[in-house]
Amino acid sequence: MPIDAQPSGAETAGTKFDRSHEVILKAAARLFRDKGYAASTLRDIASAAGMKAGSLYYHFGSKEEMLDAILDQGVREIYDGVRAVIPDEGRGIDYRATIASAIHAHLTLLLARSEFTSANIRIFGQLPSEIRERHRPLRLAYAALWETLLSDAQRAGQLRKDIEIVQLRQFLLGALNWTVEWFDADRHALDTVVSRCTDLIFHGISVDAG
Amino acid sequence: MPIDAQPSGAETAGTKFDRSHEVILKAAARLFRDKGYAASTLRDIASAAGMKAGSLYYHFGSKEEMLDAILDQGVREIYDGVRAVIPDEGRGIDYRATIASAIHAHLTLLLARSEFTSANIRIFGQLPSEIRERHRPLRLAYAALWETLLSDAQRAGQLRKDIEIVQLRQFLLGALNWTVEWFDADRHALDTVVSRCTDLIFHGISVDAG
DNA sequence: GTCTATAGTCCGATAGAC
DNA sequence: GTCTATCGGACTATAGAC
Repeated sequence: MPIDAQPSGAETAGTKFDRSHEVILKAAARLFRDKGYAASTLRDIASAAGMKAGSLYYHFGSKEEMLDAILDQGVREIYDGVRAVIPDEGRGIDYRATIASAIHAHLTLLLARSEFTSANIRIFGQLPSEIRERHRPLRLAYAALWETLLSDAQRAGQLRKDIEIVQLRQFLLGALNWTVEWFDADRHALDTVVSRCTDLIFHGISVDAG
Repeated sequence: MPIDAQPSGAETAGTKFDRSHEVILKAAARLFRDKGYAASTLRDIASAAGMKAGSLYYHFGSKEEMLDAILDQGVREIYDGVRAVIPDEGRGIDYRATIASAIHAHLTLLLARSEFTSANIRIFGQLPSEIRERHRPLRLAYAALWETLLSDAQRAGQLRKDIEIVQLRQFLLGALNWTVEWFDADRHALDTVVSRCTDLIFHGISVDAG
């Protein structure tokens, strides 16, 4: 099931509508991520996008419609980003290198490349359950992508065999996701954080682990 | 600097004021944790506490005052819980066992024992910065508790020497904190989650790590 | 496409009865 | 101590000028 998304880097088409649409959505995503959905007002969003609140309704039917678009794009971008580093089925895949690349992709999207992904991961758990329900299938697809990778690696003998995959995926993605709570691009180098997290996930903190 | 807190389990004194005070605070903490601070209304809180919104003001001066009390107690409980498992200075401390106990204490408070701790950890990052500032010192004290434990363990040779302590504390607590996003007491056994997390933190996922 | 103006709702908070 | 009633303000959303 391929999930295609507009990459965040690509500038959208030149029409004024498309440009405003993107500016609004990015402003909303940053506010939702930093203050939460309920605490972000349409006046805040409009102000950050350089317009007045009423004008937003030319582009979106409601605040919740913006949220849906942001949540959706957030998962699609990280799904596509991680999927791109996983080689097609085949013998001789270096699963540990692939997992390291997947960690790199996940953290890069989350911490640097996509305000949609970071907004999604940060606010999802506190949204009303009707909204969460709508977006669960897409999030499960992303979880399944990781679980397939991890269980393939395990079957190939490149991962400990005594770890249950679901719990491993929860732990691993959780350890990565929390970085968004403290990472500050002005104070931390992304690559350093990525390599240290990868090291800790693979080898742990114990002396006899290295 | 000892931080003493009312243990969550202990039933508070018998006066009606104290009982209502506690019921309100627990109801508010659960709502803040589940829906966020801004999305939780005083009417919600009152209803969950079995009263009407106006009555809350007999016990608290404002919604923000409730939040302050919840955040404060949330850190104090987990601080005291973790501190209690750390032995006093002395030679021959088994730091790995102590770290395992600290992980157990942290997860137990977060996932089962304290709605104040879980509320704090879940909502803190999205609160207005003036509020976050007020509570930073207490949170830094908790971080310092862990950093002392980890660097003592490292100096005693019971932890990898090539890991920087601040980053290690961030990674370790982050990996633990994210469990609050998916843990469900009806579907998971706490002790199983604790031991699997502890295992992954110590040994990592790599085959050559065990 | 974006503006101003405002309708309608719900919020945090207050006042006074009981 | 908790209630009912309500104020003033801020919110989402709409309508119509430009």
